[in-house]
Amino acid sequence: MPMEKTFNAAEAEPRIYKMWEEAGAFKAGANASRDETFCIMLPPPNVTGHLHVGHAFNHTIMDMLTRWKRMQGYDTLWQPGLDHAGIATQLMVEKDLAETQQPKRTEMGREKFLGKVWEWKAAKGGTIEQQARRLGDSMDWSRSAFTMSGAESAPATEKPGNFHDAVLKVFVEMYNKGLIYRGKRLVNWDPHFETAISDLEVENIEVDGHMWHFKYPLAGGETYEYVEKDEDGNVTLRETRDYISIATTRPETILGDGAVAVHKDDERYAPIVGKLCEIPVGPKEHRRLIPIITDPYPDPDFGSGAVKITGAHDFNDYEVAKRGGIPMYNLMDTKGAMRADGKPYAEEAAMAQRYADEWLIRKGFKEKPDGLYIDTGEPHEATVAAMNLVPDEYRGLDRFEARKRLVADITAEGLAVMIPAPAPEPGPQPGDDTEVPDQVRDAGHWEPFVEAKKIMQPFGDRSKVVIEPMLTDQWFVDTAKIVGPALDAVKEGRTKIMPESGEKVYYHWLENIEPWCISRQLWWGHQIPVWYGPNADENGELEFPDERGQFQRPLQAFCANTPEEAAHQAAAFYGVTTEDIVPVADQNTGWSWLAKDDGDYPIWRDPDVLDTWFSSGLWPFGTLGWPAEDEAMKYFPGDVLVTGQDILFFWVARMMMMSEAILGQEPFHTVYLHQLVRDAKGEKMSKTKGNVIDPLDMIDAYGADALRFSNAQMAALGGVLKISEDRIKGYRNFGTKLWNAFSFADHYQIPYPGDAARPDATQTLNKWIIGETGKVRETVDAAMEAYRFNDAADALYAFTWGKVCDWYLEFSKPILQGDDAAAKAETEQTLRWVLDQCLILLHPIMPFITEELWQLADSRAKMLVHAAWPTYTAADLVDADADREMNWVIDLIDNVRSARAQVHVPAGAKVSLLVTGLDDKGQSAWDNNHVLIQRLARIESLSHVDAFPKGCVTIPMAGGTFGIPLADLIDVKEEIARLEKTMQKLGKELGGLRGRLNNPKFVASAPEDVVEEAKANLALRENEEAQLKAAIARLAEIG
RNA sequence: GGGUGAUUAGCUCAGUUGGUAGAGCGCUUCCUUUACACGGAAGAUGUCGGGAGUUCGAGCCUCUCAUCACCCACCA
Repeated sequence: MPMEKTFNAAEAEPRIYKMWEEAGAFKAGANASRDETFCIMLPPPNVTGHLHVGHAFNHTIMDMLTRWKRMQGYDTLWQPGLDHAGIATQLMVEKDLAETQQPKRTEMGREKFLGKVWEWKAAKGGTIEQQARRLGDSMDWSRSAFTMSGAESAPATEKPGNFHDAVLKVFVEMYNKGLIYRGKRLVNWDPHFETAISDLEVENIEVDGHMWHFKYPLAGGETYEYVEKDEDGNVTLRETRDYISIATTRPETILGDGAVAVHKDDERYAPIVGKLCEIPVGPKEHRRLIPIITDPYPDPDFGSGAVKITGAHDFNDYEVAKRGGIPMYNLMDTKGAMRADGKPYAEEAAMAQRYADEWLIRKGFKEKPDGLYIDTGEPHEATVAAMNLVPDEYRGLDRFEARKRLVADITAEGLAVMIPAPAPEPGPQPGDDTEVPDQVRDAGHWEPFVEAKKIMQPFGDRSKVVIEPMLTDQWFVDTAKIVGPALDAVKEGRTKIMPESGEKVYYHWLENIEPWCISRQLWWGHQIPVWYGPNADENGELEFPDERGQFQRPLQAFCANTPEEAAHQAAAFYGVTTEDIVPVADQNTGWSWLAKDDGDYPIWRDPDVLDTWFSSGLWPFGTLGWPAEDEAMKYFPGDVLVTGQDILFFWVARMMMMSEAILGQEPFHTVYLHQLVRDAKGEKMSKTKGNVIDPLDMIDAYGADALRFSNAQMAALGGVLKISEDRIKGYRNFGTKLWNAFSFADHYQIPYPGDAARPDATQTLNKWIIGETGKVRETVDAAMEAYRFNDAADALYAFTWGKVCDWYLEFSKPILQGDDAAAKAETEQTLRWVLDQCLILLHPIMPFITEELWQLADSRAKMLVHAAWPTYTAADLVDADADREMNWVIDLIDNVRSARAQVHVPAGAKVSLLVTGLDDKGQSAWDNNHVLIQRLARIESLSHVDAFPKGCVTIPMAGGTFGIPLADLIDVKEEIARLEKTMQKLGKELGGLRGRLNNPKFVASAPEDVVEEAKANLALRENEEAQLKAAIARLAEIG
């Protein structure tokens, strides 16, 4: 049955994939013939995810490696799975609820909502796993893992798994070792998702902002001499001020100011350090007074040199506040609106001022009042945090709206710093038109000092809203304690990051690592395995919450793998039996239990869940059954991690830290980092730009193999990845070329698979191609081992197309059509063998078309996916004589073709060929291969002559000069021009070679083989030159 | 502000211890020759971003300048 004209990818790929999958071809250990394992962990895509070009690239690399190792007989595992992706998934389900008119998340409650998420996951999640099959990914799907498997909320219909166990066990272990702690700290808060996020999830983007300058009046109307000096100490400004000037980009935070800080060496403010100033906003009668303190943080050269300190809403201020014990007032709710809870402003402000006054007195900012004075003591930080210092008129406003109102109100009150307004749009001015006209200044055109300014603003990487620093209780991994081994693993070379530049980036981040905030105020995720209970004092008396529901003493935490265990711990702590420990749904119901005081001890679970990356960090062993005893743990540590550079910190560094901390081993020996996949112009793909390339469209149009080959080909280490449809198309054509090579064999009715063994070739032609195959196998393996996939792809392309198809198949025609049965048989066998090698070597890159061609054979012992990868070397297979001879033949054909084309000999016309001075080697090369040469160069006959006749095209070759007599057909001038052009090129080369060899220093200092090579080269070129010169001289005679 | 990478043919990019530049696409000309027009044959195209240095020799090493990209960073 004749072959189809081309490979029908659309029809064949699903069929072939199904065959592989049904045969269990990708299962862990399939085709293993040795004990060594090879394991790659797929970076788990979001359960909500769809396949994009980045995945397609990534997967191609991993699949190439896995298929390659599997064919080599390794015990391979490519471990697939999905990430539960806390924020993204929760968001998607919430959207879905809204679209389908279902109750909101908060309305249905936690348990029911989680049920919805699981339902959603079962119905719509994991699309990407189906899409990945279209790429040909050879993952062991039966092992597909999920980072939320085994969670309490998981329905029975879910595939079983124990990833949740791993997460809890790790948390508990790290908690017990003191590597995880809880604390009230300033964290990045996402007002859209209403959760804390980690530093890494924040993108700092430069936006157009403003800096406002306001006056903070000194308490009691005090004044001071404000003096500015230039560098030389000359006074440039001297005035009496009753205020201190403050610059801010975030006026709404003024409400939470706890102090104003200046540098201790800033002479301008020396007179007022230690004095109090007034917050310039809010009801006049309740303006809080805050101290002017010194701190190293303010830069005297920036702004006014004085900084307002809002400890609860700015990371710098937070540090200053911590240093100075300055109260931090929380101003916003979880949505980023000004708080509307608590008591009326008057009461709150009064209370804050009372605490503040005591603090001021304690610190010596204020005189102790006469008479009896009782210090009520430091308020608990929770009490401070609970106070709402937002004046009533701003309560409930969005932070940006509040900003506008505050600016307007402060300005209206005359507390904005004023500057002369710039000139109105220049009407015609006499003289200088850049100067602000005096009459404008004099007329009192002043305006508030607001600088338009580029500011770096933090945005949530998913929500795209402005991140608010917020003072909240969160869980942290004490990364400083576990970072050491992860650093050492790379420094000591146990894990290698490729490209190497990644290592520097890795060091820099890890060496400056911040605590990792791992709690998220979400529902979809691993709920933190910590239960709280009221703390007891020395007498075992339980503490009651205060009127605001705050506990003055830290809560008692019980960290355990199960609620039972937690209850057990609690019982031991309170000195009661576990029956007395009563789990309650939340803290609020806990209070009521407390209030009853009936001998029960309530404990309630932390409602927060863990950062998704906390669980992803356990991926290298959580997928292998850990913490259960599982045979699959033999695949740990894995081998290579292939992932995008962008998640080096998010994921790679965390896996390194967690694997080292929990198992004491690095999770892989190599990290292959790649860049973002961009469009052909190098731009990021985005829906708004409309330049998104969907890999599935590419597969539909050109087949998965073409896309994969394109991916492999652009995988230069560290390179920019630009995907281009033209390229993919080109590799589809390459597939067709390969297809047609088999069609060729089919055409000549060569038995398939025939004798698959490599023949012991006698024909030069066959020896040569066998040697070339040996070379390419070595090149491909070396490239693969070095992760230079582009080199592997290029080598195979050049071999298959440039050597096998362009030359070998052409050369084989005369033999295949000839009468020499022995030569024919040998050539048939060689051809089959070589084509088989092409399939084997190309399989990791182009699995579908190669498997299809492989199985066109009548019978195969194994599928190609399990065929044995060859180990022959160039040294084994290259026959130097055959190599030289065939290259000479190719050279001659090339030269004749070139000469013919240039003097316009019709392509179809056969010409006779002359030769002079042919040496023995040349003669035997001709004798052995004249049939091929005559056929491919369209030559009628060869005649030996002493001298070329007039009008002859000259072809200089090693070992003889060939010529094509064209008598009158030849345009002498044109031929001279052609030869001279060749001479010119040759002249350049000769110049270089002679220059080097004539330089005694070169001969003295260059390595011997380089010198030898240059000499040999020179001799060859000189010979060629002589031939050309003679030819030109001959032509000149007739010309 | 710190860091990393890039700059090579019209385009997109390779170029692994320094030995005198390559691929694909595109372009030009010819060819419907019995595997293949998703093809064959031939061809054109580069002072390797600028400058300096080291070296017998530099696309590659050093310095410097320029442009671009990305990452990190708290300047109110």
